[in-house]
Amino acid sequence: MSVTLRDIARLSGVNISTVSRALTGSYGVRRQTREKVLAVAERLRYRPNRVARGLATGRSHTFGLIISDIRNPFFAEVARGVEDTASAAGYDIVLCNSDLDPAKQMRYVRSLLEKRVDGLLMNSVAGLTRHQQEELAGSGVPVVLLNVPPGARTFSTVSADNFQGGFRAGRYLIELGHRTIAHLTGPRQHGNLTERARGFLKAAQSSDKQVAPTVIHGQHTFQGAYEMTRKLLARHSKVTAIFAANDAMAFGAIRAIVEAGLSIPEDLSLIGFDNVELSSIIRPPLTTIHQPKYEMGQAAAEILLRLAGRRQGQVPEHRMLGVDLVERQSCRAV
Amino acid sequence: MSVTLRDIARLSGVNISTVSRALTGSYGVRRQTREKVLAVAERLRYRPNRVARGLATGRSHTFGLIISDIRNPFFAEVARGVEDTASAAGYDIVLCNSDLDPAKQMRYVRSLLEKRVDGLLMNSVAGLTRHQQEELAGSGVPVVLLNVPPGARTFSTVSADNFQGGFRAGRYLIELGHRTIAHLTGPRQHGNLTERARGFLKAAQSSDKQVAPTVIHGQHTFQGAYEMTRKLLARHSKVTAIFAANDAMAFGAIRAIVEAGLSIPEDLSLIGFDNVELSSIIRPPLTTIHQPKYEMGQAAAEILLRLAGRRQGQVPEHRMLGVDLVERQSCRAV
DNA sequence: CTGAAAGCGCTAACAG
DNA sequence: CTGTTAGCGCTTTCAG
Repeated sequence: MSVTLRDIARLSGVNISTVSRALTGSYGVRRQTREKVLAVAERLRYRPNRVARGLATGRSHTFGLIISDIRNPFFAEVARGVEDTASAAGYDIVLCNSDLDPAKQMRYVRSLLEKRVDGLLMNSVAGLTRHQQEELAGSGVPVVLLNVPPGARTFSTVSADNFQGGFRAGRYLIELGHRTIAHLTGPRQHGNLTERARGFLKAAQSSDKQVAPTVIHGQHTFQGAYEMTRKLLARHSKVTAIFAANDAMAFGAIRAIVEAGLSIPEDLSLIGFDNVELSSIIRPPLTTIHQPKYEMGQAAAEILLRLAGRRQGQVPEHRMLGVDLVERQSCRAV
Repeated sequence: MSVTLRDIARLSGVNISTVSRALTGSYGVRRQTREKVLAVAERLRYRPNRVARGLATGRSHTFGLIISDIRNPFFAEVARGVEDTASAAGYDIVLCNSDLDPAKQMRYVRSLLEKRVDGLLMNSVAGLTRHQQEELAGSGVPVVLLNVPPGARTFSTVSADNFQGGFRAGRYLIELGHRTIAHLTGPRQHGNLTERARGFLKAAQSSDKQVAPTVIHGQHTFQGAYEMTRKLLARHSKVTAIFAANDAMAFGAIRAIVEAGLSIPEDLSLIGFDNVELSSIIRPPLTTIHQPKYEMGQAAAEILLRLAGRRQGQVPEHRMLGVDLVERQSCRAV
């Protein structure tokens, strides 16, 4: 079928192992010999078989990326960061969408391990049983978890500083003069979001002003926030500002606010979290906490690249990236 | 390192090839033997090495997906369609972002071929030289092209019916009573968009009304359409409706229209193309031509799956998917 | 500097 | 039904 080292060896009159050395650039081949080999390889349009190489060396130069859904712009951005840096180092990434379903996650994990990937990147293992987590940990391949606060786990982690983000959002609103502030968030005990809420509350309580924060739990989606906001407005609360736990929720809030005949920021200030592309396009442009999504992908890939080198002794690495408040036009001073 | 067939063979007292047969389920193993083997495999937590299997069988059960950028929601949707159907058939997909740069595209192609992928999915080869295209074609792996109109090429293709979409958009506006209609599109000679423009023009000329279509070329982006629309409004044209070649452009048009103090659809009707998620969220909800993005990904994967089976004789397959007009609130009768 | 040889882990005839 | 025997294409000692 295709051209192999053997073919080159035969045609250039040297041994196959010499060809291998000449081609992979490892020292120990006479310049003259190397050039002859290279010429023959070129002429035959030789293409190394990386599967065979992988079997011989034990490394596939591939990472697995298991996220909930690539259609989520957050993950698309992260994925791009991962792919760019992995690719620059000669690594490929195989994409898996788990929908956060533990069964699917494990299927992908096993399948990837069978393909002998050199590293795994996942966005959550919260749904896995203790047993499954151990299986993962025991696999021997480095794993980096996304959106998981640094911990003494056996896995590496990459996350944004969610606490700090929540804190900054809260402090910003308070400095603007708001005192009655609602925070729209997801269910209790949702790692990331819980951190944001904690940060927000911390800002409220550490302020020297009298601020009254309320945390409203619900679905952390456009629809969920839409409903929470409707209810909030219906009960004529004294809230003057809303902090949405993510941009999608902020958009849901905008919808409800506009439908109620109110306007932003005149009647109500609003701040989001994530800084998705849409937040700058929407009217009014949304003030929000920027999460360095692409950079998180990069960071994760870098960790994997570093860990994929060593054979054993995986010292997990934790990286927490800073967030920025990007000020647009959805908040005003009162 | 890890458990191999050999280990199982030794511990269960049979030959390695019997183990292989028992495990891969091919007939020809006594029930009793199979069960014993399976038990040992289970006990040892055996995990097949798919790299080794790939080397032996010549198939990697992997497809390469080379798109311009996964952050583009269109491709994210397509990618999800590809991944879901490939995954269901036991295939993985490796994700590559080319930014439509021919050099990058070729690097990915070569790298994927070296990994012996069983199929390639690309969104454009327009930028490749004739020579490069031949290299691709000569590689022997099935290739399916996305967003490329069916042709007598050596590659399979999957696309939406762009001509029909343009036609439907035009006809819809005409039936609503519009006579002076502008079509905002990209540069001349842009495969997809050109088809949409052709369909639009066809609708105008095949109508029994007197309609005056104008096609405006520019950048096919939010910004590009924003500028085109500003100019259009500035010259006080008699245009009562705009057909934007894609939704992003429609959003750009909305921005310009709103800034000019006009409203949609009262002063101007607007129709887009793609039906991205945002088009239903934006105010007013955008009437647009729906492109079956997920299904295009599915279709592409199905073709690859079919072709990946055969060793030779790749009969390229072409699939053009229908589009739908989704009527929302950005157009009105005049 | 180069050749010989032994695998990497699995599949696939081909005999029994 | 099961064992034997070759590989798949490449890397990697170990000699020379």
